[in-house]
Amino acid sequence: MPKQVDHAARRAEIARAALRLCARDGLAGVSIGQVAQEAGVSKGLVQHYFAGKADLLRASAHVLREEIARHVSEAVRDADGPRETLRLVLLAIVELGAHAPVLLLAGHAFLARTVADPEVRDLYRTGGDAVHRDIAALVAAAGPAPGVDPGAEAHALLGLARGLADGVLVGELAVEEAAAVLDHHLGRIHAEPGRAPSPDVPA
Amino acid sequence: MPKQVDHAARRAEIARAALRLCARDGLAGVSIGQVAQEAGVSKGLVQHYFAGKADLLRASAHVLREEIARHVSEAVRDADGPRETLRLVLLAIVELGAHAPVLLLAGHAFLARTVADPEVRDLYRTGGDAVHRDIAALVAAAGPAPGVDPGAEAHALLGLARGLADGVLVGELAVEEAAAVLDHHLGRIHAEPGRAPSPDVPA
DNA sequence: ATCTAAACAATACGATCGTATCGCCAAAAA
DNA sequence: TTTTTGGCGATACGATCGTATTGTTTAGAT
Repeated sequence: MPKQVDHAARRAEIARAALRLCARDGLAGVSIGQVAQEAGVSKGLVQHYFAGKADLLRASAHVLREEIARHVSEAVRDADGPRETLRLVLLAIVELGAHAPVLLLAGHAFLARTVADPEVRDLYRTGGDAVHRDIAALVAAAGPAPGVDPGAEAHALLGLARGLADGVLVGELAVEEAAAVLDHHLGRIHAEPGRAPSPDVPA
Repeated sequence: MPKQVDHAARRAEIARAALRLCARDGLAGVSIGQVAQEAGVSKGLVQHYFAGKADLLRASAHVLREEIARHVSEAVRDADGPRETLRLVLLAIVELGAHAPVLLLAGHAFLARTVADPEVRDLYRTGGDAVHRDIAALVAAAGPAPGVDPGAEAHALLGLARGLADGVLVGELAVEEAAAVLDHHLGRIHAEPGRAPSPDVPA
């Protein structure tokens, strides 16, 4: 066999270049030639690693998903309780607007394809629903105040985080202000401000 | 003088076709030929009404702004008090995800250009800040509960509405669920649930 | 009725698009 | 050392891109 290269790593590298482009100009802005130039490789090489533009976009969508998941995972690595975990997850989403706008914008680009492409929609819905379940579980585990429905509250928190991320991205507010808004909201849904009441329901 | 046509109306009509395309494929997906086909006119006509692609996109951005403003204005037309006005404004934003996904997605597409294009950024920031001020004023006029900062709460409400709109668009939740989440949150920031306390500060 | 200028269609141009195909090179198997 | 084969670059193709330049129609002023 001839020389061997880490196939998956090269694909991911090229896909990341594609994400950078689609964050700028949308999915239609991802052209093979531009991706090759952005990744610093030849046009033929992109063809060698991807069967076509559709394959490139599909791979890019999965890489995007992994990058965001990694970003969030790293943020909650040192969290000890459900309350802090919940806070760090939401904060990580908000911080995408400041520290990783490419991921946020590329996500928006793929969101557009959601309305027509069932595959992208499934990817989006599956990921979104999983995040929603996790957040709802964290809300329940964090000891919610009476009258708080974890499912509905998870929708509110997730929506709030996503909306704040956009606000941070355009510079409407700073990350610190967004964090304060987030903390203020979290403070309202938790039982007592300083204590973790509900001993059951793990994160 | 030869035959006269409503220049602005034709431009707006073509721009709306462009918005439909850029909601699907992003700003790079807006080509003169495709716009002509989408609008049902000849390619030369698009050239006649727009100096170039940049002019088309600029006009489309302004039309988008007007469309959203019109959507919101119609929603609050029959509102009587600041509380109902505030609720209808936020609900109108959320409903974009269900009733006018094109406006929402096209907005996301232009949001991407915000990071590089100062003109688009100014347009976005100006509009966003105006909405924020209006919402903050509505919060203040609606009689906020003690400890509620209208400015911060406006950021929270606007972020929540935008995030929920995305959630509704992808089908994570229905408009009714989003409306319930919104009402639940509004109920928390208002003083007494049924009364409009603060008599000053107009909307 | 004629003229004029705007509305509109059609074509042409080079550049870039996506895809297919070819050829070279290097490294591992023989 | 020879052979093999995947990594990789280069080129070619028709289609479409944005733009420029034409030409044709038509309504209103003269």
